[in-house]
Amino acid sequence: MPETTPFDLRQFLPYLLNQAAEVSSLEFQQVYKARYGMLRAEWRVLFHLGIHGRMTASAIGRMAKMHKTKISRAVFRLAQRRFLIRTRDDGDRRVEHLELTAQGRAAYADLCRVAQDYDAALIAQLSDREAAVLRGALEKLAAAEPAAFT
Amino acid sequence: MPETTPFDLRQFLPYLLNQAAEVSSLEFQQVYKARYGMLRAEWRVLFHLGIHGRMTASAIGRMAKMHKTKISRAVFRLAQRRFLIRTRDDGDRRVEHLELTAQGRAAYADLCRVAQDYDAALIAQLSDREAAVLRGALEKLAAAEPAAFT
DNA sequence: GTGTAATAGTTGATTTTGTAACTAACAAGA
DNA sequence: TCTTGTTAGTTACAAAATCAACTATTACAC
Repeated sequence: MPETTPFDLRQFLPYLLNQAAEVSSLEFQQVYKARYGMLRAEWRVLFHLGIHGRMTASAIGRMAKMHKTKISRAVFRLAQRRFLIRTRDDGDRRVEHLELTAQGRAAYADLCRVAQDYDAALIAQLSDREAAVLRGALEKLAAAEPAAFT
Repeated sequence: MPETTPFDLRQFLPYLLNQAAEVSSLEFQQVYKARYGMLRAEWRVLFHLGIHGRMTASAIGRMAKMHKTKISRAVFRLAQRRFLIRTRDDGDRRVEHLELTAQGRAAYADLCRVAQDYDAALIAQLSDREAAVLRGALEKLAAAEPAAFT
């Protein structure tokens, strides 16, 4: 059996991803926390509604890969603070449509600007080519079904 | 003022990083949880000790960007289960050196093999060039000081 | 020395998350 | 109509993360 190079955790992809995600999330978190008292889950729900308009909790769950209890609680708090309104579907009374209020849209627009600047600051550390490859690779990894590996 | 392209959260780097990190961590978590009953924080401490040998809790904290209470509790549980031993420094009696036991090293070696396979499975979704650029970019982002952006 | 600040690490209280069980509404076949 | 199964969403309880305050020790200026 050939000598294998010893595996180095510092090259381990989940580890690198976590570190980068941690660093890049933490500072942005300050903003929406300070300005709107939002948690990460709430911010994500807000953004999804901002982007896609009216949608249901489970649709957000599928897109954001968030667990439904997380969403349920985030929606509750966002509704409580009048960032969104919930309306029952007439056809199927299990489902609830979520939509941003004017206040929600204002917060979305505000945070969107900040996010854009922050994104630019992050990207500035990379070359254009690196940034493009990075986004593409992340999209692939995020979209992938959990790989059977063992 | 020129028309700006509307910002798309799906391109937002912290968002993509989180998604990819989430997906890629979750499955691997199954392994160390099932085999050794470890939490993520414990696994990370184990790996750092496996790679670097003897080191202190605060050194791990700096490298892994983990909060010291997280580390404190992880170390406690790892010591409790005989994965590591703690020894007080003679020179500075505040600091404590952490080191894996034989059992700890065995667990490390085992999980390292699994990690390697898992890493390979993730990388298989990307081209060689993509993988290399990805790792480089993630290292830069993880190493970066929080950028002032606003 | 003495006082002040800094560092290593722990602990307790509070928040947040995750797991599992639950209600309610629909769907579809016997 | 009466199961049986599925989906949307919530809730209760347990597990974990976070924050602030704490002890113990060292460093350093005076």
